[in-house]
Amino acid sequence: MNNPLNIPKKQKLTKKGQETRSRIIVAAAELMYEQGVARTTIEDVQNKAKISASQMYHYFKEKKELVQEVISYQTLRVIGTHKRYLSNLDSFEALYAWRDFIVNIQIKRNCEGGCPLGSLASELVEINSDAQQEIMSSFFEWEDSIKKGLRYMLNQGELNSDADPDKLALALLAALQGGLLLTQVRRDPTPIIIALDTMIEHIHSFKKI
Amino acid sequence: MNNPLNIPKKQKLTKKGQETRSRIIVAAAELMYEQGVARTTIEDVQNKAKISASQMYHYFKEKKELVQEVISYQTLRVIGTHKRYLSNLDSFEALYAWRDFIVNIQIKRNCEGGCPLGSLASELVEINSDAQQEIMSSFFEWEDSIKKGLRYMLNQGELNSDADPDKLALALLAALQGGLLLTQVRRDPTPIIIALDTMIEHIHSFKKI
DNA sequence: TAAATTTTGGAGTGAATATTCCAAAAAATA
DNA sequence: TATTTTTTGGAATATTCACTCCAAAATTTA
Repeated sequence: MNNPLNIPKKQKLTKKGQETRSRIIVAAAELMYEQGVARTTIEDVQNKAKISASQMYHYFKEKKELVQEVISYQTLRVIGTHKRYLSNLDSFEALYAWRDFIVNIQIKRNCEGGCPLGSLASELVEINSDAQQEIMSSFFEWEDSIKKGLRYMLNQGELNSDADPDKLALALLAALQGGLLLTQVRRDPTPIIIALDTMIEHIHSFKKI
Repeated sequence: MNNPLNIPKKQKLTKKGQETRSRIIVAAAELMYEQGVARTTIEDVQNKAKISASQMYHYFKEKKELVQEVISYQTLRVIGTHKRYLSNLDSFEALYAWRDFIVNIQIKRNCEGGCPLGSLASELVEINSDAQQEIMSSFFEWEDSIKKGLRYMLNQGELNSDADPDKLALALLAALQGGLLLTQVRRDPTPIIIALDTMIEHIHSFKKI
């Protein structure tokens, strides 16, 4: 084949290739969620995804590149599921439904693991600036979807005009993250419940009428 | 020397030994705070503390043991400084002084590093059960000192009897942890400010008179 | 069908890293 | 002072782990 300019051909992935690649990302995401990025070896991922070393490095230049994909994948997963609740916040009942959703996940997994994005954040921010950038975007997106939810409640007349949905959204996300960390450390759902309930109770003080 | 029962003599440390040991812990704590536990090698610690490998393993059986000491050290440091503010919460001004203290630390360090205990927690809970236990105790102690502070405000007549200082303390600690994480990720003090201010504003709703 | 491209197997490599070991220097104790 | 104990230096070891390499199988494209 003729390629005088030596332009790096971006080789297309076949359907089979796509599947293998996805399998690797999913396996890596699970392992890194359970035991952290540093402790997850390439060999671990190989075994879990049932692939060989050559496949690993065929699809990803290096471990760091795989980590980036894991971040994207977890962002999609986490924010995707949350958006189902957040895009429809028309009442305090809906807000509590979101809370229940979060709490129930923790109970189901015996309060292990914490937040898939939060734990990646804490492990990677200081040592991987690409990861920091990506995770920062993820949290902005998350914050944004909470903002939209609260603004919607405001527009629906559920909240009075004293409420600042932007501030409340950021405070709510912080409470969520801190609550999850404490719940993970204590292996007890109480912290995430109290953290969210307290913030929602505060939002209650802006309820109309 | 006579020791027929083969009882492991707990060898006492001389003053010089104590100093070396402390130097190792402080060096390790700084490195692990900056780059995480996994990324901090024994050699890193050796270089920073200006000691040799034999010294390292003379004072600590293994890396894990050093990690435990780092957790204790950071617990002492963090909760110690916070207690100066928390044991004296006699007014909302005092509560805001505590907030300012926290925020100013973040600003000083350019929002890098997050919470010394929170980051250890996130990295270690799932992979080191000794660490999990120790960190859990640390957070209970921290929570407790916030509780005491708020109870004091209640007894001082600053808060009315509707306030539940125990719940508020846990929610406050969660907001603090989540706020610090988001501030660290975003390199921006806004999240920790909003998180704490929102919680304090909520506590304000229990203000007497 | 023939040629090119993609996917896969699996052994091999080199660097990083925790830990061990021997012996000497320094300090404490008798 | 003599002896025991503690502290230190630094080389050696052994293992883990990210990453490479060669070639074959499978698949796509011409």
